[in-house]
Amino acid sequence: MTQTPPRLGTLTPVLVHTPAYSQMAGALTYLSDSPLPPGTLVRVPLGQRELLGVVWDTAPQDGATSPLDPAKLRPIAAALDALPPLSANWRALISFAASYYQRATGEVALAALPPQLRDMSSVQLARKLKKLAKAAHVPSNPAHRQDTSAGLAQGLSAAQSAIYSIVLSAEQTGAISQFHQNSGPFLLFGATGSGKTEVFMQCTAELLANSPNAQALVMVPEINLTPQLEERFKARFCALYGEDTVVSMHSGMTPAQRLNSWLAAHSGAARIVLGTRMAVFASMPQLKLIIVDEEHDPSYKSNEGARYSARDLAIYRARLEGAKVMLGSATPSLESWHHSRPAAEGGRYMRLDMPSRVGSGQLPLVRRVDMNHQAKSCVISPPLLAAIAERIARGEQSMVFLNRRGYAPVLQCTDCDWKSECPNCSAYRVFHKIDRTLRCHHCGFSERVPRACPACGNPDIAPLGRGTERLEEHLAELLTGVLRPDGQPVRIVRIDADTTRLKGALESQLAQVHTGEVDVLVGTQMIAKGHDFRRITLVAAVNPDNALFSSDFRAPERLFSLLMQAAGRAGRDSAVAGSSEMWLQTFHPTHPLFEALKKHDYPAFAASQLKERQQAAMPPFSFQALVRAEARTQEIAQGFLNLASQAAAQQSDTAALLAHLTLYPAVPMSIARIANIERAQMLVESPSRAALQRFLTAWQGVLHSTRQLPDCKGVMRWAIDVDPLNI
DNA sequence: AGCACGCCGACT
DNA sequence: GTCGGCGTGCTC
Repeated sequence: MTQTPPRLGTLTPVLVHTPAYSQMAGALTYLSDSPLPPGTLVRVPLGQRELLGVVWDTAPQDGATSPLDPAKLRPIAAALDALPPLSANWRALISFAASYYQRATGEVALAALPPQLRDMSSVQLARKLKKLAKAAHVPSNPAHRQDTSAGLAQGLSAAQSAIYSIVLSAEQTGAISQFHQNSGPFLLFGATGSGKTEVFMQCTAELLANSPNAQALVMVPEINLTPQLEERFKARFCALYGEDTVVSMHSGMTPAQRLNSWLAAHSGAARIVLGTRMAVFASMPQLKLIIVDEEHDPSYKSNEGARYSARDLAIYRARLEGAKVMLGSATPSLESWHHSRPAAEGGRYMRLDMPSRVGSGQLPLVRRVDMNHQAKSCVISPPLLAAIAERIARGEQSMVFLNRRGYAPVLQCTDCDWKSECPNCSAYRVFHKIDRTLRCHHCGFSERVPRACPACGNPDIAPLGRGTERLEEHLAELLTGVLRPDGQPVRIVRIDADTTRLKGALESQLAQVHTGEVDVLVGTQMIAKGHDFRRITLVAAVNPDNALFSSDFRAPERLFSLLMQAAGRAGRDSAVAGSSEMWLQTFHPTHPLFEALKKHDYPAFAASQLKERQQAAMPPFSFQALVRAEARTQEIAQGFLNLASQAAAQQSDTAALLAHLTLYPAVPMSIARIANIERAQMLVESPSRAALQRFLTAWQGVLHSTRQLPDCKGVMRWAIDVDPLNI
């Protein structure tokens, strides 16, 4: 059949969600009638389907003729041009993240957009935008407000008072003025309770008041921490600047909410974006300030897809955007701490110190109980128990912390060798007494507890070790008869992933603690983070020793941080701070980690850790990447990695870099099998970040071709993790 | 990544 | 006789 001669449209590079290892790692080329600016969202046909794409920057043409047949190019189906294009800075961030973390640019770009956008036509989107514009014009912007609400008519003076009416400590004032006088990046090193959040809000307030369009991005590590932060920021800023000034971005939101937040940020209507690690990719055309709260928290590192560090990307993004960036922590990551050494020694971050708690609050007294001198199977030592009972009698609260949920981590036959191993994983199933199940925390496999030992029939199978469930039960026994000041029996509540599974459960349980209904709070690390308890005067870590001699070189850092944070839950109200205590039950009371903790001396701890890291040439004095492979057997998974390692020596582009790198042999991962899939990993290490980067980029191809080898047929998946946290 | 095509087991 | 398993292969 005859038709009009093919119109030659503009060649337009478009990113779609395709993986790095298909032959389409880069942008695909489409035709468009009129040239579309980079950053425009489009819908493009790919095979049988039509999907969301982003117009990308035209690659610099090298002399090599493109193998693409121009006749086969397909036209762009539609441009979602009701939306302003994504900025050059945003595109640069995506490109950097993709190349640094060894993923396809399209994968990173599309994952950074709200999921709902993927299945919206340009008409639907335009309709949505029109609706939002209409809603925005009616009430929210206070400048146009016709109503008579008190306080809003004052305009800028209200903004000014929001900045200056709050009484700040000298340390807070000092940190803020340093922040204003310098360009950063900043590391706000502030003790728990020193008022870091207030500093963040002051810096944000100043920015919003002085730059009428500027936007700020505030990140927190966990979804759990967003509601209370959102509340504080909304209370401070929404009355001044309107309801949609503050938006949130995290994976707990519905697709529609996420889209709304994203659009508000992209349009500039939202001045403040609060969110978890994903928020680092938010489109914010006027981004001028990035805050990373609790920057040491491992949750900033993604565990799936592109394994990016939102904290590290925040630093990179700030430089791109010409924005200021402030990391905050009471126990910074050793990486950030090292960066904040004096500039004369090569430090790149400016450290802002806030060592004291606000008000007359002091940090809790740290007390160690030497468990070598306690009865053999003692869980709560008598002096700790007495201290808790004393608190109850005084109407104060205690928090007992154990980083292991369930009743007991293992169930064991008293006769034979049987233990409650998971049939699908190389791990034990945890005994949950509450529903009498054995549950695998790795694959989710769950089963009723057998009546008798499945191996020998012995009816006597006993729990080994303890989790929060058992601790709660044990405490209830130990504390029977202890009465509150009102004569009521003691009330204990447990907070962990099991008790907070239902929506709103965490909030209601925390509310119980806040209203004083609860005397003793038992829980996992969930309760150690960020929550602002006012009446807790005793925090106890029942069994912190596990992490002390772990094979993971970051375990001490994590333990110190966790205990320091837990200690920070005690005595947050200065009225009770004087009597607040942190108890540690340990078999190693003189361990340097505990010595440093007793003095609340993070710098000393960090110095000793950094010295060890330097001597062992570990991060931050070296750079690492991990290649992980999954297969039906360890042989296949490890074989693939080892073959790829050998191939690296053969291939000239990779071989040239090997002098600057160490490739270790493949080893099983610490939990070698999950859901019947064997997992192996290989560590790559280099003193030079650039050399590591160049090697990984070149090695990608080698890994792909190795995977095609007949011996590697059984390899199910593999992935590179740059700057891994768990080795 | 999706989604086709394609060639072998348990059901209406 | 069909429905459906997931093994290779392709998509600008």
